[in-house]
Amino acid sequence: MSDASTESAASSRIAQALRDDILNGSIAPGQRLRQEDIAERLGGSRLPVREALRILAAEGLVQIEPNKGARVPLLDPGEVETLYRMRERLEPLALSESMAKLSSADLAEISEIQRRIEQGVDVTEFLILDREFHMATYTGCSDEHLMLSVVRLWNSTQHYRRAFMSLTGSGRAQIVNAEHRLLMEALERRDTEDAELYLLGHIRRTRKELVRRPEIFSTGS
Amino acid sequence: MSDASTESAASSRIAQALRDDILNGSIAPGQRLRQEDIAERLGGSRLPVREALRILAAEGLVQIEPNKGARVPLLDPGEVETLYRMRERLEPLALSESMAKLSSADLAEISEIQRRIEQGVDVTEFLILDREFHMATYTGCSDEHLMLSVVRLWNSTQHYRRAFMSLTGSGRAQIVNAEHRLLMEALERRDTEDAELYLLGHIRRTRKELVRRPEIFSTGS
DNA sequence: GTGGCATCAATTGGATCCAATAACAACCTA
DNA sequence: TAGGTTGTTATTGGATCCAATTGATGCCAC
Repeated sequence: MSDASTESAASSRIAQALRDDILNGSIAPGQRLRQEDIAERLGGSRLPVREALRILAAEGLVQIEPNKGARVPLLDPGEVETLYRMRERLEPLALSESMAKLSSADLAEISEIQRRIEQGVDVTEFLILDREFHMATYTGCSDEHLMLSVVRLWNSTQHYRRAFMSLTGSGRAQIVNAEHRLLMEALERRDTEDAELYLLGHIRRTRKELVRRPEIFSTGS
Repeated sequence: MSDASTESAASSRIAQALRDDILNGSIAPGQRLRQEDIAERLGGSRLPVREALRILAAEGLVQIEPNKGARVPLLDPGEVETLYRMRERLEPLALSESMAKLSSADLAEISEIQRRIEQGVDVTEFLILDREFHMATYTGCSDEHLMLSVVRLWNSTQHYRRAFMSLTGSGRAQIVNAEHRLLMEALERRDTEDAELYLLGHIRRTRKELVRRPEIFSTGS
């Protein structure tokens, strides 16, 4: 996302700012986005704001209704399962496309991120580092379409991840760390088959935990 | 795509018109899209045109470079393989989500489309009917994210399909028809596993035929 | 007291105007 | 004559203004 070269300065800048606000929870699901407020807050007129909202709508981060404005979509119990099933199918593909090109420096970077995850256990920071960890494993994947889809899926599921983590705290940290370590070890062995399998299991287990906790969907963000 | 309720009238109307023109080849890959021309041709000012171009850019149908305008992306030998690998993973998922909800009326509709494919063999019409056939098998899939991704993949690969068909004519029609019939038969048996497998094979064979014919990428559209 | 209707404020959608950027061409200089 | 530079034109990006639609509030009739 945010391929800066494909967007004009103002639109992409505003879109990125809104994207950050939505993903880190500053703008909660269900909240209305008034064009003039955004224009005033981020600078510029309403026009680039409108274009930014269209960009975000295409990414699934906001919904636009004609003459009614844009709002952050509410959590939907039905959609989360399919979103995770899509992740289960696409992310192993991205990983396999990436693996051949992963340098040892990339592997070191991944390892460093995981080390930090195992040290600091703050929920907000975990969400950031976990995303960085997985994205780092995909750095070798040069296909724009595929990576765009993967990022879109992460964006669309970000609210669920945060709601889940807020509920469980870091209680499940041990399992996640074990899965990450297995994945890293397969990457270092350059074993594509194993790596895909561990990743699939990682996402699938998360999906099953999510659907077992319907209380997530009542907790605002 | 084109969830009309989520876009304002003018933007969505113009986006749909441009989308049709791009998908049916009226606007060829590499061609520049001047905002004022479009505004004049389709009615309206440049503003809704700009929003329409952003919508299409998010769908991957056009590329926007700041201060340089929008153009239809050129065919890229490297991207087609990954796009088809994505289709191989996502479309069987869409099919499995769809199957439980397919009515016998839906199955009759699918059968009717296939009957027409086996009669009329015009290349342009084949491209339309083939798309209708597969989309008809996904009508039971109610997940918006998943269907949006599937449609995006079909849009992004449309140029390759047309270039391939233009080269081979209807020479491969027998194979496609056989695969479609196997798929339909599995649908009627309500055998999700078999249906997914046939669909996977169908897409995978097409991918392999495409990558074996690099001459596709030199033939404009 | 309640339901329906009308009017009014708030917000978005669209058009026109102006500024900035980039492609292009002609000219000047070495 | 070739290369760089400068000026001109075409096209996109952004701001302001006006129109259209929505939703809310208050009023009136029943």
